[in-house]
Amino acid sequence: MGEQRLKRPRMADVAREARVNRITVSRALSHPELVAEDTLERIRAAIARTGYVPNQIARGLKAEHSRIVSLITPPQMSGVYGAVLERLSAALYESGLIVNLFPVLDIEAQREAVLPELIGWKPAAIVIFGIQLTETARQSLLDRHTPVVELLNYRADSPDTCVGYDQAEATEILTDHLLDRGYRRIGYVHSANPLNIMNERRLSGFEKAITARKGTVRMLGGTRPAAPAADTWIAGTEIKCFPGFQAGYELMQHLHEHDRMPDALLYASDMVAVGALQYCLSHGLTPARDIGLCAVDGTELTSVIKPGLTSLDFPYERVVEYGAEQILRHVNDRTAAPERIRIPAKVLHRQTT
Amino acid sequence: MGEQRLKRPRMADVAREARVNRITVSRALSHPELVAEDTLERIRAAIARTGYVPNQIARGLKAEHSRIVSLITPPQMSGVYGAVLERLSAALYESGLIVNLFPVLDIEAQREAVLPELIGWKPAAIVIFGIQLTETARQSLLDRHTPVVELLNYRADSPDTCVGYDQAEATEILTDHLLDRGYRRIGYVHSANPLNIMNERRLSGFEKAITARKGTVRMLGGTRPAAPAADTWIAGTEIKCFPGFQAGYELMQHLHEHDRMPDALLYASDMVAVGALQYCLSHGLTPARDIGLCAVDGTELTSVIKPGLTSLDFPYERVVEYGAEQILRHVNDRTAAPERIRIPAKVLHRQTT
DNA sequence: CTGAAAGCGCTTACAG
DNA sequence: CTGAAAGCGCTTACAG
Repeated sequence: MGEQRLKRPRMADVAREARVNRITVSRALSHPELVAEDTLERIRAAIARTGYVPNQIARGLKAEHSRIVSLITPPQMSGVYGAVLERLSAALYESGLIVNLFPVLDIEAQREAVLPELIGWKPAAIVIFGIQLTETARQSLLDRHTPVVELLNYRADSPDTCVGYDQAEATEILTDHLLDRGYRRIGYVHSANPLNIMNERRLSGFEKAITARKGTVRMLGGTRPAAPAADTWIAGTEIKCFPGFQAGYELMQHLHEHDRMPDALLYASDMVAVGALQYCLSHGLTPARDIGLCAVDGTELTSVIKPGLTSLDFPYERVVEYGAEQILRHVNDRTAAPERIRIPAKVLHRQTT
Repeated sequence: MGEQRLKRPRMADVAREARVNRITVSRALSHPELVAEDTLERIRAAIARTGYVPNQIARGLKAEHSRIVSLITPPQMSGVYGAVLERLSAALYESGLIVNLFPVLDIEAQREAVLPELIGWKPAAIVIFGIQLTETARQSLLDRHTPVVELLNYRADSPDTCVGYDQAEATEILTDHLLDRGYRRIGYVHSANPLNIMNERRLSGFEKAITARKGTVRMLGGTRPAAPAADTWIAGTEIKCFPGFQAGYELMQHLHEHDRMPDALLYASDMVAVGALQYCLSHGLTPARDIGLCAVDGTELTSVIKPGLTSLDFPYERVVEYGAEQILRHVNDRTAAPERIRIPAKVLHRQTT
């Protein structure tokens, strides 16, 4: 009894039950449209009776690709990335695809090394977010006709399928929002990780909004920056900051204690912004009045925190929904052309600006 | 040129380069201790020269198990689970193991169905957290000698390897903390998901602390509970609440508006607690004085929020570190005995109690 | 310590 | 619409 359980039914067992060849069973599973309806019915019944579950490993060996979707994940899974990952893996699982995690550090060499390893799993598709592939990496994927889908970042000139909002536009409309509300010396706080493609585009949107009003954008390195110059009418400053609540708290503390407060701060990360907000609340600074605060990442946290943090209004659910659709489209047709889906975002004005 | 790039080197190519048989190359990779040092050296050089990367799919077909670690993930990846997942996948990746995500819903049937599928990938190990396996599920894994490692939940009587803190003790010491500080009518707020094994143990710790002081524990279903009875000296109430910031906010609102406030609330989830805290701050309720608040999940959020939320002080990093160690131990020796690692936790007293 | 044989469980051409 | 043959790239006994 216990011994028998050790042997899972194989495709041959199903074939015997259904009185067809193993090939036909395989076809019924992979290309049911090529199999006659009554044969299909017999095979389905046999599968149910035997409790057959395909061996995915064997399938992937001969097949052009496995049922694996490789996700190259940036560090920092809690927050937006975690929410997207959770929903994406559930959506793909329903379609019989399994998500594999390939974590990469903020190191170029490691990012290069992950590719051959990843290809060894013959993924049906590759999903990236918060990460930029190197040119050689992209080329080797193209050579294997492995589709790449980028989430959370729309670019009109993307070589791959992408689903997201325009990062440059996001920071531009948020900066315009700050300028419209009268803030003049504005800092843009982000991690400045050069491997995160979003950073560059976000910064460019910030610059665009500032310079459009004849302002100056100054780049200040480090996590202990000086304030934007007070002698220009409009000044934008890039401020680098490690991710996380604590770093946001400490950055604000530094600016406050060294009397280098700008009029407003635009944060790439909601967590860093919330950390800053907590500093303000516990040190007599009134958000909006003493300092404007807003964040690009508009998670649930920004809406439930008091005072509510002004942020981008952006439907993550739809990114996952469309993203999963696109992945399936490419898995079913490896020669499908890339599609670029721009999901509009707008400013959600709350109490911190 | 471009054509050649399409063909990855295979094991046979390395064997030719190193002037050995393919089998020896295979052995050098899987069981290097069985290969002579100089042969090993030649093979290593050949691998470097050819740029060979093993085809993991082919490996898994004949091998007893693949290099996949299957993670059965509960919903809610943002928060603690996301942080653990991120670090675990990075740690395992360094050892050549890839994490596969098997998302399960809070539905028993779906949880049963995932197992055969999961086994189809011949995982080297299975990792669970926040989820309880059914007895038939565990049995079928045992039959295949697939090791199971449970994270974040220590149980002395666990049949599998586990690394975490004692959930019952966690809520017991937090409840004791509340009682010591004078709170008498205490509610325990959690998702009450019957598939999450932690819930049961956490609830038992809460009950134990209450009854130890001659209190009564009453179970109130639903998300709109009545307050604990005021006529008993000590009263504990179980309150069910959906996860997330917003749900915590709304629950507190309900208790407040219907004049059903207990003295203190103990939350399973830090996010729910933070949502409740935000309600208090914006409705004239002073945490600690008007209502004591504390949470089991002691994430960075609880420490950076103002006022700081009393929570469990628990080293997640070590769970991942020990967890990865245990997984590797079982992968290298499938007959290894389960080990139960209890990581102590203590109360981190902040400003909300 | 190293090698010749067989096979893991499927899928992909190719016939019919 | 269905089937006989070959093979995907490795690993596992078994010899020597």
